Amino acid sequence: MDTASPATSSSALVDETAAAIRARIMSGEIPIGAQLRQAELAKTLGVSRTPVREALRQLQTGGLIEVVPNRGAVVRVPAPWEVREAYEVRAELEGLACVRAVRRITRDGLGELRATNELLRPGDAPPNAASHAANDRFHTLIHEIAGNERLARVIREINEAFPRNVSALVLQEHPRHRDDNFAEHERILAALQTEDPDLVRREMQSHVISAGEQLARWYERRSATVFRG
Amino acid sequence: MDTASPATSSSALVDETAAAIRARIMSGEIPIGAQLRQAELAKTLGVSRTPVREALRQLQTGGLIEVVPNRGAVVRVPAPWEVREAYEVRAELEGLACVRAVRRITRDGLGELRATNELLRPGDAPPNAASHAANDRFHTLIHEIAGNERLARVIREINEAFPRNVSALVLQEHPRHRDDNFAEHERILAALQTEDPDLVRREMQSHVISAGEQLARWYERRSATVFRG
DNA sequence: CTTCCCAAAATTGGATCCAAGAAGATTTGC
DNA sequence: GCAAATCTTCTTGGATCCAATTTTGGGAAG
Repeated sequence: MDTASPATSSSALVDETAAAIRARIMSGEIPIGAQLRQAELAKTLGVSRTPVREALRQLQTGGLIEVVPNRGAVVRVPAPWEVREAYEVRAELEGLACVRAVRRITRDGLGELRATNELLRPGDAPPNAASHAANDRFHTLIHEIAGNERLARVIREINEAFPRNVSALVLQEHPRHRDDNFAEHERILAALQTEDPDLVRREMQSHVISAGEQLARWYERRSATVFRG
Repeated sequence: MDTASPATSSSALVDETAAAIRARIMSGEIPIGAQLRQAELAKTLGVSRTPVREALRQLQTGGLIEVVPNRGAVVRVPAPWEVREAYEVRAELEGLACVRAVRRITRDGLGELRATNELLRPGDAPPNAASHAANDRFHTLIHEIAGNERLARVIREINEAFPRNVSALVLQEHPRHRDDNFAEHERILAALQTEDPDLVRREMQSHVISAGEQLARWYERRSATVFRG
C-alpha cells in the first residue's frame, strides 16, 4: 500500500528476524522475563548471530526487551504503573485520531467499522484469532481514516511495547470484558455518527483507559502469582 | 536521575556510537540526505563496523536515518507534511503534559520554569548553545513536572526524528521567531499560574503547532533551494 | 554524440573468530 | 562443616572475513 511512506525498509533478514522474535514474545511462546540467548535464537531461526543481534537491538529500541551490558537480553517485565502511563498517552492519541476521523470519515468507512465490530459481537463464538484481528482492525481502521501516519505509528509503537497487548487479553479473560469492549466500540460508532468531535474523543478515551486498566490489572495479578508457582 | 527508569542500558559502545552519529546529524555536520558509509563512520569514531551497524539500526528505528537493503543508510529527508503530522501529534502530547503539570506543579517548579525562560528573553545576546539548551529545558521541565515517563519519551522520540529540531532553528532564523517563542512561553507560564488546565493546554498546543509550522517551512525553503544551491 | 553493456571497484550483509566478562561449580582454607 | 576464593564454562561484544549486490567507469555500437 505504501509507496512514498516513511517506512524504512532496512534489511530483509534482520526485519524478518525481529518480526519472528516479536511474534514469539507476543504470543507468549517466549514468556515475560525470559532470557533471550543469541545462539539459541540464531539456531531456532536458522540464521547466524549477526542478524539476531541487530534484531534484538531493534526490539530493544522499541522497549519490548531489555539488554543489560554483558548479560544479554530479557523480555521486559512491565510494571503496572508503566502500563497505566502508556495507556494514558495512548488514550490521548486515540482521542486525537477520532477527532480527525470525524472530519474525514465517509459512509463506506463507517460501514466498514460497523462490519468489523460485528465480528466482536458477544455470544456468537468464543474469542479466537479472528476476533483478535478484528479488535486490532477496529482501531487501525480509525487510524487510517484519521490520515496521520505519525499518529498511527506512535500508537502502534505503544501497543507493541508490551509483551501482552489488550487485544490478546481483554477478549480472553472475563466474558464481561468482552461484552464491555463490544459495547464501548458501539458507543464510539454512535458518537462518530453524531459528528460531535468532543463526544467521540471522550468515548474513545474512556474506552482506551479502561482497556489499559484491564491490561495493568492483568500485570498486577501476574506479578502476584508468579512467585507462588 | 533515573534509578528505576525503563531505560534499557544496552551496550556502552553501541549507545555511544549512536549518540555520536546522532549528534553529528543534529548539528548539521552530517547534512540531510548524506550517505552514511559504515567503514567511514567506523574509522572516524575509532571503532569497528559492528557497533556502527548496530548503532545505525537504532537510529533507523527512531526514523532519523533510512536504510535501504543493499545500498546503505542516508539521513532521512523529511517532507514538510511529515513535520506537520508529527507536530500535530506532539502538540497533543505537550498539551497533555501541561494538563498534568497544572495539577502537580509547585512554587519552586514554576520559579525554575520562569528562570529558564528568562534565558530566552530577546535583546540580551544573540542565540547561542546556551539558549538552545534553555529552550529544550523549558519543555523537558514541564515533562518532568507532568510525571509521566512514557509521555516524555514519546515526545523526545518525535523531537529526535528530524535532523533539525525547533530549538536549533527557530532561535536562529528570524529574530521575530525568537520573540514569538519567548512570548508564547510567557503565555504558557501565565496560564500555568491561572491553574486552568484547558487554557494551559490551548496555549501549549498553539505554541507547538506554530513552532512545527516554522520547522515545516524551513524544510520547504530547503527543498526549494537545494536544487539551485 | 548518445546509449547500452560489461567489467572492476566499492560497499553492504551474513558468518565466523577471538577476547572479555559473568555466572556457576569446585576446591581450599579456616 | 562453612565460607571464601579460584577455576571452569558459558555468553556476550567487538573485530575480521568472505560472499553478494550495487554502483561506477570505460568502451563499443548505433
